[in-house]
Amino acid sequence: MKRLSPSLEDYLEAAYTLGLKDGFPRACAISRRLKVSKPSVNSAVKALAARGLLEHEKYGYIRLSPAGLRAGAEISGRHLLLKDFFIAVLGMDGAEAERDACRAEHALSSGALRRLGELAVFLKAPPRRRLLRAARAAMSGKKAV
Amino acid sequence: MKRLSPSLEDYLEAAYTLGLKDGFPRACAISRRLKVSKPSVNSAVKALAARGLLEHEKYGYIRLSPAGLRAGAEISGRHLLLKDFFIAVLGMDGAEAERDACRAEHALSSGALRRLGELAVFLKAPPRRRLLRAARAAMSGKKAV
DNA sequence: TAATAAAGTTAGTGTAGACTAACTATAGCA
DNA sequence: TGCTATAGTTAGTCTACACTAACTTTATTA
Repeated sequence: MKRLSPSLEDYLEAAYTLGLKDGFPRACAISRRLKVSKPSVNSAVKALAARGLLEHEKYGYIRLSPAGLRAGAEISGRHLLLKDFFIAVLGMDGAEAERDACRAEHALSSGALRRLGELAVFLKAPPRRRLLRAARAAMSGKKAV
Repeated sequence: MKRLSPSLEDYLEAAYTLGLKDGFPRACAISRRLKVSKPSVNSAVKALAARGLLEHEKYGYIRLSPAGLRAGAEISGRHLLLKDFFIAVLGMDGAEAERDACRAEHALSSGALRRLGELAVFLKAPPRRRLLRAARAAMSGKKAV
């Protein structure tokens, strides 16, 4: 499967998160959320359908396929991880964090994201436990991020 | 001044860093560094010249303007900051860090980058000083990142 | 059930940014 | 001084991804 463009990732992510809320994502809801025109949604949906990430009957439902659900969850997860990092670790405000997460979610490798998540967990842990964990990591020879 | 696209930022950054090394950046050096064709460089250079970021006489020199130097230094700084963060804080290897920095440098706000840099400084400081600094920050009422 | 509002589609346009092919200019050297 | 390699340019093409205008379908409701 060829890598999705940032733009298609945005559409798929929107479809996924809207689907979680309302059962089935509507094209016009995606249009409103991403602030793009309906024809833009239409062609993006076609492109996603062509890759087997969703099904789309004319004038009808948009339904994410299993692969689409997986990919959507993955992208949405990246977004949430980054937003949490920006707020909880960097102390950014919600709107700023949201904006940066939207853009950075397409730019970072999975390795960087994983490490970022681990760093957030480490820094958010209460001092005692943090120390304990670092000590244990040191003992086991694992690098304590 | 309208915001540069990621693509134009890449060209300007390349021109800036090549200029640091060789005096004046050559178009074909940019072409090699970014692995794009010469015509791509040519049109990007025109676009940057149109914004007053560099001067470009036909078949001749590319010379960054003061504004171009400033912008180039800023972009290059973002890149270095991110790469350092990825290596020194996240423990990524050089090549991976380089790749991620290339892409993330266009995505993060200046606020996020500043905080990321401060976090790196904080985490890299030796424990004693780190503690001291946190304590002082606490005493002065400033948030200790 | 017919009118209307909302949703979705089609067709056509524009811009950014990449490419190749083919040309022109400049520089280095025999 | 002229040949050749390298650098730079022009013209034309392609893809992605936005848009508007105008149309069709579906849903709502008087």
